[in-house]
Amino acid sequence: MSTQALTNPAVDFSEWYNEVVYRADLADHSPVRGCIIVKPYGYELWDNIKNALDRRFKATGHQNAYFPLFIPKSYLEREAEHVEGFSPELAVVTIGGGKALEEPLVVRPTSETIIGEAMAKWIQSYRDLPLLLNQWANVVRWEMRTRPFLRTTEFLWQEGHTAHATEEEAEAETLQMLDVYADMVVNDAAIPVIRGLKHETEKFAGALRTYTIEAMMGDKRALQSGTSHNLGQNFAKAFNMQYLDKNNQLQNCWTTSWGLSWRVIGGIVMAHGDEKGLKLPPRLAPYQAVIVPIFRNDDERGTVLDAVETLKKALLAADVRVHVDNRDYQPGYKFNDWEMRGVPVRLELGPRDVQNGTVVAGRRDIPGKEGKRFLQQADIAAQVKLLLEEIQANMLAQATAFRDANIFDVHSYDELRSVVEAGGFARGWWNGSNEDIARIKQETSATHRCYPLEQPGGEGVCFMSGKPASQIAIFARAY
RNA sequence: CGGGGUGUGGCGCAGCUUGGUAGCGCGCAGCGAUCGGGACGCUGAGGUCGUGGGUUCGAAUCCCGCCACCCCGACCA
Repeated sequence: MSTQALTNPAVDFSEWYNEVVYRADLADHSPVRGCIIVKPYGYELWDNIKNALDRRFKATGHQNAYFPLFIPKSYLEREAEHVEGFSPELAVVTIGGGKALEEPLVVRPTSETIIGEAMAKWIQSYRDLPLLLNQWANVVRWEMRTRPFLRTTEFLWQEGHTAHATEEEAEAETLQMLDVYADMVVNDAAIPVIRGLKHETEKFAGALRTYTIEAMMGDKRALQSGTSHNLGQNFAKAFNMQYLDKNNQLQNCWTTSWGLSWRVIGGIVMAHGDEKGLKLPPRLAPYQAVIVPIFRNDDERGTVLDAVETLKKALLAADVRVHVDNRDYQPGYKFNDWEMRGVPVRLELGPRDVQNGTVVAGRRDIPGKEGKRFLQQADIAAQVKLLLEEIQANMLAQATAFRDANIFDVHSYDELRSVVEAGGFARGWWNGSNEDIARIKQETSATHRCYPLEQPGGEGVCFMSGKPASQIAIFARAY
């Protein structure tokens, strides 16, 4: 519940972020280090994200399944790069039922191995391909420093796992799912993203290559918001995922995996939030509209609440997620509270509105009086739906304008330094070494975010090494 | 793991130097008033002072140990 002033994001962004997460009622602290409790309001938001993705997965031919939380330790070890990447952050169960286990069980940090093992059993023939699975699950990664939603020890996500007959199909799948992520994040979360290829030093442990969607937060840092991996035949070979082709030849499968987590909730907070708190995109908001009744006495109370009830029914009938705030607080308190919680549209209905057949609509994306206007009660559903679409579009437009204003082309290391120092994405021709990347990280704390899929074409000069370069890359400080 | 800091009602803190058995703000409950931008008044509930030991007639306060958490340096959806 909100009380008074929120830390100004311009002054202390990370403190502001924490306050918003807790005061907007998304989450609470948990007794377990690095873990959070997701409260109903936050979970509803996750549910909406989940549904937005799930229907896209189904539309692209995927099916959901569920695999065990525990993975035999030896499975992780079958793919060399994979173990190396994940072993520092594993939680391992060594005792079960009071007895030491013969083989320790890893609490899944991701499920390539145990799903790979199963897929190997299920795939015999080219007729069994492609195999397109997805799992909604919790995973555990023992991180050193955690932040609510952005990096927690346990987190919720989905992980897609697919097997294909050819490298081309696997690559097409990897890119298709990247597009699915981009579509959801851009169109539902209203956050613009840059689709890109991860540098080899940043790719998933065990993958051939990793694609990413990178978003810019309100403090101009980057947030990797979803990743899609072409795993090549690495896991297929480690788990004997083989099939007989049409010529009766035994072939290794080509696999992919792709994941998006509740980190996106953190992205929504940080990409849209402001000094009043959370600002939710209408398509994902648990409540798209909240009605605040206003009255001074029992007489007014009766007529106002009648009108409110009518309004609510009309909106529900039009599939608007609406909530009536009947709490015994003053209206002003409620206005601030719902602004903190990011509700896109606030409807205020008082005695004067009952008289006039009107209702005051305030939009979260436009602060203060400017965002308020009168609507007619008679046609409320259509008007609110229109307003929600406007808000959705406006939020994306604002976030896009902000991002584009903070991407800078750099031609030298000095330029990169000053961009990173001032805040923003540095974009430039890149053909540097891994040592160069390490040095940039060391000296500026910026990392190679990706090679954007959209390239200018042609050739340039690497801003770091001075060597000829055929690709531009983006560097930024990231979460 | 190295450095710095903090543990006192749900939250944020004061009290500790100079021991005498706990207080403030917010929140919470009841009543009243109020209600178109967080007003208010009265009454009230709620605390083994992180934990174990020691000193003392007496410890939130002094001493020793431990634990937890936070911030800063080496990993990441």
